[in-house]
Amino acid sequence: METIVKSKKLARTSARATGGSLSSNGGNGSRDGASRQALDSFQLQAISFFVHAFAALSLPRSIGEIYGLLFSTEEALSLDDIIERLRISKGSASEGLRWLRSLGAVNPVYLPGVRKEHFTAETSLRKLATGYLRDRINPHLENGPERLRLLQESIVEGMPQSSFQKSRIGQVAGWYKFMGKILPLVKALAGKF
Amino acid sequence: METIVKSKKLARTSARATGGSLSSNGGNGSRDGASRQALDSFQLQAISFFVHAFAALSLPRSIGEIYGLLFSTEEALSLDDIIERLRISKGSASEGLRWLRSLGAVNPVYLPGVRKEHFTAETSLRKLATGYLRDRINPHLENGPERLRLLQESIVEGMPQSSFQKSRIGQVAGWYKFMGKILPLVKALAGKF
DNA sequence: AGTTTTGTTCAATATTTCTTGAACATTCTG
DNA sequence: CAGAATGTTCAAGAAATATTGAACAAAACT
Repeated sequence: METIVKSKKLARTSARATGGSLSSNGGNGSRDGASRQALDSFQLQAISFFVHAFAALSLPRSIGEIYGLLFSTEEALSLDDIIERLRISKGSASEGLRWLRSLGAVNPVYLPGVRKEHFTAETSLRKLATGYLRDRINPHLENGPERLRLLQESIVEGMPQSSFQKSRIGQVAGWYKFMGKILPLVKALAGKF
Repeated sequence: METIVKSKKLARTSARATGGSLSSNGGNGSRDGASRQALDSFQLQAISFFVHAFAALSLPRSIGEIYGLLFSTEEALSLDDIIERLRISKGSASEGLRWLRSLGAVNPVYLPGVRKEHFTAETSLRKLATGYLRDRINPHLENGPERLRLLQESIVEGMPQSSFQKSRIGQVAGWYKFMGKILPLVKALAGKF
């Protein structure tokens, strides 16, 4: 791992700004036709910030990169703008953008006479929190009752351990109640920021 | 040697209960010497439940399995008990248990005259929530101020976009404030369940 | 002391997840 | 309508993550 590995891997790695290095693309000057639209230092720093933050939620790097870019850019950007600035593939950009859109973390912007769809970052904490909870937490809570029922039905009455098992069911039921209380609270508080 | 390795892999795969099938191990009857200690239906269901729940947090299956087993078993279990019942490797069991212990999701139980360490599941929502937040959320929040500073310092004064950039910094600062408010609230509410 | 029991670590391997790139579908424009 | 522009999908490859198994360390017994 420490020693120099395969040249291919090295090239790719160096292009993706390993860890917190954030080299301001000194290497690939204007010779390379694709390297117009360099990112400024604020954008680089913001992208690093969001890649890190999204990683805390086990979300892919590309999603953090896209959100970070939009967050740090005043103008709305198109799919091609994103591809060009982040040097990621069309596929990644399209799927990442789809994910962010479904969450509501990204807003389409109407630009008269422009065909490409353009986006800006949504920064309202309420919207971000609501979207995240809706897409990533609620789905798991929704089949809670069903799962609880399966657990209950798996208890064989009359066994010595069935009383213990029932107390466990009670615990799980309590956890669901907790979730039912805390989520609205989170949303409400998020609305104040 | 090749053949042995292959059959081993096959056995492993079939033992891991693909998807939600949860076959009550009808196939491997008592012929197979290693299959004493079969899991009862409540345990199977509970393990499935926690594997699913932990997966929602992008945590490895083995951790969900271990917690699910302990949660559904009244007696304290040793490392070897876990290995035997879940048919996972010593390495997985040891590391999974270490993770659960560091979170406080598992309690060591003292048994006089018994050398092996034994564990039961911690089910107090307050302890579980506190441990999870401490181990997985706080570390990210702690270098928040540092990250915010880096972001601020990356702004070049006098550029046309610097005013926009400052407003973005304000947003991020607000998010951190939100986290500072909501986490104690979560802990407090968790204490009531 | 030596031996056995218990648990940890880590290199190798297996598995899962992400990314790419090219084919495809769709919508716009002339 | 044909061609161009735009965006989506998905198979193949690359990277990241989890699991195994065996070697190792530590502690407890005799």
